[in-house]
Amino acid sequence: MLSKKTKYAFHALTYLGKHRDQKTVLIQDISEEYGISHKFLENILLELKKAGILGSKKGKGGGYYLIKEPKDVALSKVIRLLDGPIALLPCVSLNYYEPCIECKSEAACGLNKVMIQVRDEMLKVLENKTLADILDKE
Amino acid sequence: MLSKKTKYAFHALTYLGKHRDQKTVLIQDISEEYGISHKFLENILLELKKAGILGSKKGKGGGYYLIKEPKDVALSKVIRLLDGPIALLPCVSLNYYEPCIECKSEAACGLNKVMIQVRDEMLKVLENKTLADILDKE
DNA sequence: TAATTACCCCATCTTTTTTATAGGTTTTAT
DNA sequence: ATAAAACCTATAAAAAAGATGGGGTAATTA
Repeated sequence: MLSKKTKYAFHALTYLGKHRDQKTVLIQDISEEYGISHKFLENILLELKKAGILGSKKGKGGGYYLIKEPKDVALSKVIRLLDGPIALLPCVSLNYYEPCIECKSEAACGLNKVMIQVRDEMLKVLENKTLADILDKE
Repeated sequence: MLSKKTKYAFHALTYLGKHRDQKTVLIQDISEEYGISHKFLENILLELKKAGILGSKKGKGGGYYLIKEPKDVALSKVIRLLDGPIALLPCVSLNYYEPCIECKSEAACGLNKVMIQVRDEMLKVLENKTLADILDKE
């Protein structure tokens, strides 16, 4: 399951996507809209900024804004950023690979093979669906 | 990611599948093979038994054995049993549904729609692949 | 200059989940 | 009768997630 952090990130991105007409959006506006702690959300937005998805402006009239087109923000990117691996096993993760400790040989592991398939099916959706798809349906 | 519990369950099932020629297999044999704590594994095997996947026999000469054909043990069943929901959000879980607290309307939630797709793609694999597929590749 | 707002680093605290252990009970073969 | 092995329940320990709070600094607008 996705962590709250990731879910909050999606909420924030959706909110920012909906308010692209205004220059900036305050952290507080988003945190109030969804009942998320201001401080908790601050960290999430900061991570999204560092990842190049959001921009920000300090001072009065400042706030956050989408720096990318919604269609260019793949859901997989957001999940990996906040939650880490999408795969169900570390040994089949593309971005966070780690061998399974108790596994003698990956090549001879039947579970490994199936989980690669699951990963690929998940990625078919998560790599191709974007923030734009979410906004479309709201 | 799958919990260790689930991963251990798959290891145990694989082991039992490989040793179907013998009447029973000791917990200890499996725990030693994969370096899993005996007691921890005990609970896992018990759950698999209660779910009707394994059978057991007490006393000397006792142990566990597969009660189902490997081809009849869907991977989804094992995951749900030990780990709970397969879906990435509670609001799209078929077996463990819960509404999202901060969500005003599920019908108007764009994330919900996409996560239904992800769930269905995952299930396409996990419902159709079975222990037999794992055993094939080992 | 004053007010606003993001940025940053930290520390801590609670809650939940996961992982692991302990100790005793029941069944069964020999 | 004894030993072997599963069965059962409870609890502890560890890790992760979620949340809060302080104390600022830096940039920007008015």
